[in-house]
Amino acid sequence: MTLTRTDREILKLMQQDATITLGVLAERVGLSPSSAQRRLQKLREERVILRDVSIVDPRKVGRPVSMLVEVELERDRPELLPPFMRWVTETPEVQEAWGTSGRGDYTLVITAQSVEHFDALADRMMELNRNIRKFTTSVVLKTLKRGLAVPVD
Amino acid sequence: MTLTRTDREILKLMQQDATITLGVLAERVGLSPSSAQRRLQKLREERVILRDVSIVDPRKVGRPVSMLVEVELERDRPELLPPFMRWVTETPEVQEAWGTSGRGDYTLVITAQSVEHFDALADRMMELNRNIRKFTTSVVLKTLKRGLAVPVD
DNA sequence: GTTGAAACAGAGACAGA
DNA sequence: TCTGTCTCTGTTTCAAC
Repeated sequence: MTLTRTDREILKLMQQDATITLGVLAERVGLSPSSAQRRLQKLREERVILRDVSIVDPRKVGRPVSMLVEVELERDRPELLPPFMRWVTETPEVQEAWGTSGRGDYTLVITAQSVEHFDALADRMMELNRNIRKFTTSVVLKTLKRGLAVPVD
Repeated sequence: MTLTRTDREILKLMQQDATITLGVLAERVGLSPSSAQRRLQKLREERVILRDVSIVDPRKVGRPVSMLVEVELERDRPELLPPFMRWVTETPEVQEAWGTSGRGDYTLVITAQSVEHFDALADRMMELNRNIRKFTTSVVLKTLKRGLAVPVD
């Protein structure tokens, strides 16, 4: 799908605030409301917009602790990789996970109620995934920025 | 603000799909539509829900490259810390940033059009922030999971 | 918690550039 | 094909009860 300048403006606005009305959105990008709506629909159909979600403040729901975890897996046990990926996907405390080059094989962002809860989660992780050679955790002291917004220029 | 079981159910659903109608939301949590609406409004007023956003697929807008960057700052130049934080906040390619204990002082998630674009961004980062002692970058090979959803149980 | 009125969203049909 | 207008139904929003 080829994105027009207008599509990109729509994406920019919707990444800032998805509760914006079609009328306001249309006005800001110089379209009629129905055209803006059709563009939006197309962007969703084509999976440029994957979904719309509410962003919840972790501190307000009892999860003030974040951890960054670098996991190093045993490379000679490839049959244990899919279970590890499934564990990552299915564990809601794992907010984000990337497989990377460099030191650690995988980096996880984890949200927890406390360091004790995190510790229990890390224990479960080690038990359920016997291919974890080691992992290093960094405690998040300050969250400077959090978001999934992508520049669209 | 004290969260009821119903509030938590609302948060769970809204984190999955914020385009859900009030009628459906109300039905799922066992409320009338107008009550569900007032709950939602309260959750937004109290900043439990920070905002609602569209999630855009980076690959569909020409940003297939992600990097994790660990930055180590000179500790004896505290006057350069606020400018660094401002740079992080104002640079849209930096999607997320945490100040951490452990090896690196700061960890950044960066989205880029290509490794060359990332390289140029890293150069600008070094030029604009003379307190960066060193940084290590990990190329993201696989994105297993991406999201900001918080478990609310 | 319910009702009701006005604004808004979503989807379809239609005509014009 | 993309845009704007029109139209209809269902939804949201907010005030009043």
